[in-house]
Amino acid sequence: MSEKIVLIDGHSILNRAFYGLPDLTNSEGVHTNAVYGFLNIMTRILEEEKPQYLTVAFDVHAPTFRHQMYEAYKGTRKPMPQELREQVPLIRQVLEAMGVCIVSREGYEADDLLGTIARRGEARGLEVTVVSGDRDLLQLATEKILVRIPKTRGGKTVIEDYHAAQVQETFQVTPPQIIELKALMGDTADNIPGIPGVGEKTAAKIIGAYGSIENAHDHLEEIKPNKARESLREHYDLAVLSKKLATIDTDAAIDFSWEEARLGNLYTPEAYEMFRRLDFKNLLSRFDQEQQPQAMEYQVITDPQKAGELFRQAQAASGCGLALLEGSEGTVGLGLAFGRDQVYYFPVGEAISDQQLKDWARQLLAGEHPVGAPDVKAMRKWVEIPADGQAFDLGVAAYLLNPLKNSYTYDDAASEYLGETVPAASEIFGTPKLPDLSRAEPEKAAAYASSQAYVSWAAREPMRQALSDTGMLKLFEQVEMPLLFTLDDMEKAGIRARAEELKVYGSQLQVRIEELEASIWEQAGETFNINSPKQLGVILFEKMGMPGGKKTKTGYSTAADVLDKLAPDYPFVADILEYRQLAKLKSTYADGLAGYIAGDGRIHSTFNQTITATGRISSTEPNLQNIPIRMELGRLIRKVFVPEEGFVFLDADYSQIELRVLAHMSGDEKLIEAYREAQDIHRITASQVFHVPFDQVTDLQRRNAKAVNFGIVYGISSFGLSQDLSITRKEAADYIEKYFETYPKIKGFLDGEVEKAKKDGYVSTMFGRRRPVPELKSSNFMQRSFGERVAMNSPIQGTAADIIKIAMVRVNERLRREGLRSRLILQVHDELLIETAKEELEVVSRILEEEMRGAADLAVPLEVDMHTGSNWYEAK
DNA sequence: GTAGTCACG
DNA sequence: ACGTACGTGACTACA
Repeated sequence: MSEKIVLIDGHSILNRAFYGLPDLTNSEGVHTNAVYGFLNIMTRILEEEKPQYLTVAFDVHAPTFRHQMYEAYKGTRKPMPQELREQVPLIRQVLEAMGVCIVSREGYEADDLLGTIARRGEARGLEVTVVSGDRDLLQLATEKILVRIPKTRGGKTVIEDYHAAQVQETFQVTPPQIIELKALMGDTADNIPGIPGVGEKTAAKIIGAYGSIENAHDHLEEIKPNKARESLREHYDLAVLSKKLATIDTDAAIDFSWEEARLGNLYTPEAYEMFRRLDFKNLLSRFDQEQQPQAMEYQVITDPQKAGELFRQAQAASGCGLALLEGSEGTVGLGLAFGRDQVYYFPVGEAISDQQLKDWARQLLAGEHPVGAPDVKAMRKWVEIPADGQAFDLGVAAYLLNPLKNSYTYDDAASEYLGETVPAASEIFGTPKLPDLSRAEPEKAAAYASSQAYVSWAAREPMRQALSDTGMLKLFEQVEMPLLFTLDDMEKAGIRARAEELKVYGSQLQVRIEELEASIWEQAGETFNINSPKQLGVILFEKMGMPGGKKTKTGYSTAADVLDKLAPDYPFVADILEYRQLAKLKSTYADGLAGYIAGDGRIHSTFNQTITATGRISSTEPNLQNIPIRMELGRLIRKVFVPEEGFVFLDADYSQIELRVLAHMSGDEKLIEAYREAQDIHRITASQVFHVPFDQVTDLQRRNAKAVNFGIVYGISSFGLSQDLSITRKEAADYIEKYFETYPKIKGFLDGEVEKAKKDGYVSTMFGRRRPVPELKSSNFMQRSFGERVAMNSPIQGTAADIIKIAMVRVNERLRREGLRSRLILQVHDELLIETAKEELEVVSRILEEEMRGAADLAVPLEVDMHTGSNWYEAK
C-alpha cells in the first residue's frame, strides 16, 4: 500500500461549513459554526482515508496575480461577513493546537499550494486526496489524485468524489479542461464571470468538441447554437482572462516539509482545551481517557455511621456542595462534596431515611461555612434553609454572569468556571430530558447527584471570584440570593382563587362565544375553525376579498393590528376580534387558571429568577404576571383572586418607574424637574416638546407624547413609533427629534449606552447587573439595530427590575422580622401585592410604601400608588 | 416542535 | 437598502 496525503482547502471548507450550518456561539458569544463544521468534515475524511500526511492550505490576505487581474476587471470580491471572518484565525489556532501542518504563502492562493503539493505527492508515489468546496480543484484530478467536494444536503454532509475518470464521466471533459469549462460557464460562487448565454450543457459540448477555448474560437463559424457563437465572438477576451484566473499553478515556489505534514495525534491536551473553550462537547469524546482530566470519583454510602461521620467532616470543612434528588415517589438521595476526593452519594434506603438526609443537609445549610447547590429554591421545597445562611446558588450566580443562556446546568458551570468536563444529565441518563429520579437506575442517580455536588463545591469560589471581578458580587449577595428566599416564600404562600367564580365566569364567556361562533359561520357562509389563522386568512382575504395581503412567512396575517384596521368597515371582522378576545379569556384564564388551584384553594405559581435577559423575574405555571387588566371584561377575572378570611389585598405599583430611572440615569435636568413637579408626566412632556402651555395640551398631543415616552424606553426608532401611532415615519422622526431637542441629555445617554455596548460588549444597570449585547457585532443590519435598541432599553428595564427586587427583599424581611402575618404574594414587574392581615393594614402599608420608595436613591422621587380591596380587581 | 396570536409590564 | 418597537408565557393549530 502506498502512503497517502490529505490536502484541505482551508477557506473553502470553512466557507462551506459556515453557510451550511446554523449560527452557533459558545458561552462567550464567539461564533463557532464554521470551525465546528470544518472539524467535522476533516475528521470524517481522516477516518475514511486514514492518511499518513495532512496539510491545510489557506490564502493570505495579500494580493496575488489573480487579484490584480481581477480588480482591473470586475472590482473586489464581496466581503466576508464578520461572523465568518472572526472564525478564520480561530480555525488556524485550533489546527495548530491539533498539530496540523498549515501552509499559506503570499502571492499564492490556497489552490496553487494544494495543486503544487498534490503534484509533488503524486510524483513521490503517494495517493493524494484534495478536499475543497470549489469545483476548480477538479482540474487537479488524476488516477492518483482524488478530489473530494463536501456538500450539505438537507442538513447532512455528503461528499462527491472525483478521480480523473469521474470528472470525465460527470462533465464530459478531462480534468485540465475543467478550466475551459468554467471560463465559459462562469462561477457565481467565485464571482468569475462567464460567457453570457452559455450554460453548463453548451460549454461541455463546445469543450468536448474543440478541446479548448482558443481552438473553439479558431473554429467559431462551426459553433452552435448561434447565441453561443456570437457570445463567444464578443466575449472571447473575457473567456481567456477567466481561464487564466481559474488555472491553478502546480509549480509554486514553496518549501514543503513532508516531515511537518506527517500526521500525529490530533487529540492533544492543547486541542482538548480549545474544544472545551469552544463548547464542542461531543468532540471531546474523541480524546483518549488519559488526556481527559481525571474523572471525578465518588463513593456511595449506605452505612449510617459512616454517613454521620462524613457529614460531621463536611460541617468542619471550609465549604461543601449539596445536591438533593427528588422523584415522583419522594426523596431519592443526596450528593455531598467537600473536596476533590471527598464526593459522596447517600441513597435513601433502609438504614438511612430521607428525613435523616434532609436533617444533615439542613444542619450544613444553617452552619458557618458556605454551601453550594445547583438550585437552592428547588431544594428549599424539601429542606429547611434559612434565608440568612451561607447558601450559594450556582444557577443564580451563572445567570448574573451571563443572563443570555437558556439553562444553567452544573456541567456548563464545570466547563466555564473550572475548566473541567463532568458528564451532563443527558449523558448520565441517556435521555435528553431528566427522567423521573424515583424510577432511574440507582447508579445513574448516584453519578448525577455526585457530579452536581462536586461542581457545587468546586465551582463556588471561582464563580464568586467572577462575580467580584465583574462588579456583581454585591448584587448577588445582597439582592439575588436574598430574593431567592423571598420568591420561595411567595411561591409557598400562593394566592387564593375562587374556583366556583372562575367556573361561572367561564360559562358566561362560553355563552357569548357560541353566539359569536354561529354568527361568524353564518356571515362566512361556511363553518371553519376560527382559531386557525390559516383558515381565517383564507376566509377574510380570499373568500371575502378584504384588503390586507400577505404578511407572515406562512400566509396572511390575521393579527389584531391588521384586523383593527378592517373592523370599522367589516362588522364580520369586529366579531372575529370579539371572538378572539373571549376565546383567549376562556382558554388561558378561566379554564387555564382553574387547573392550577391546589388543594389549599390557592394558586402556587413559580417565579423564575434566571430567565430574562434584563434581570426581571418571570412567572410560570401559571403566569400570574399577565392577568388581564386593560380591557374591562378581562379585568373582571381579577375578582376571583381574593385574600384569606380576615385579610385584605394591599397593592402598590411604581408610577412610571422606567421613565424615572431614565431621568436619573441620563441626568437630564428638564425631565428631572418635570418629575419633581409631580404632575402628569405625559402632559408635561407634550407641553415641553410641542411648546404649548401645560393646560392647553390636547388629548392628541398627550397621547403622542406618551407614545414617544414609551418609545424612548424601548430604544426608539421612527419606524416603531410610526407603527404605534399610525403616522408616517417622517412625522415619527419629527417627534423624536423634537423630543431629543427638549431633553438633550437623554439622547446623549442613549447614544452613550450604545457606545458602551459596542466598546465593552455589554451594558450595565445602576446596580451593576450586566447584559451582553452580541448582536451589535452582527453583519446583519436588522440584528445590529436590535442590538442598539437592546443597549438602550436594558439598563432602564434592568435598573427598574433591580429596584423592585431590592424592595421585595426588604419588604419580605420586615414582614417576617416584625412578626407580621401579612405576606408578599405577587410581583408584576412594577407592582407588589400583599395579602394583609386586616389589623396590620396600617403598619404594612407604611412598610410597603417606605421600602418601595426607599429601594433606590434617584434624582427623582420614586412614587408609589397604593390601593386596598377585597379582591385583586378592587385593589388596583 | 414551530408559528401565530395575545395577555401583561 | 436592509425591516422593528423592549421584556415575558400560554394556548391553539398544524406539520
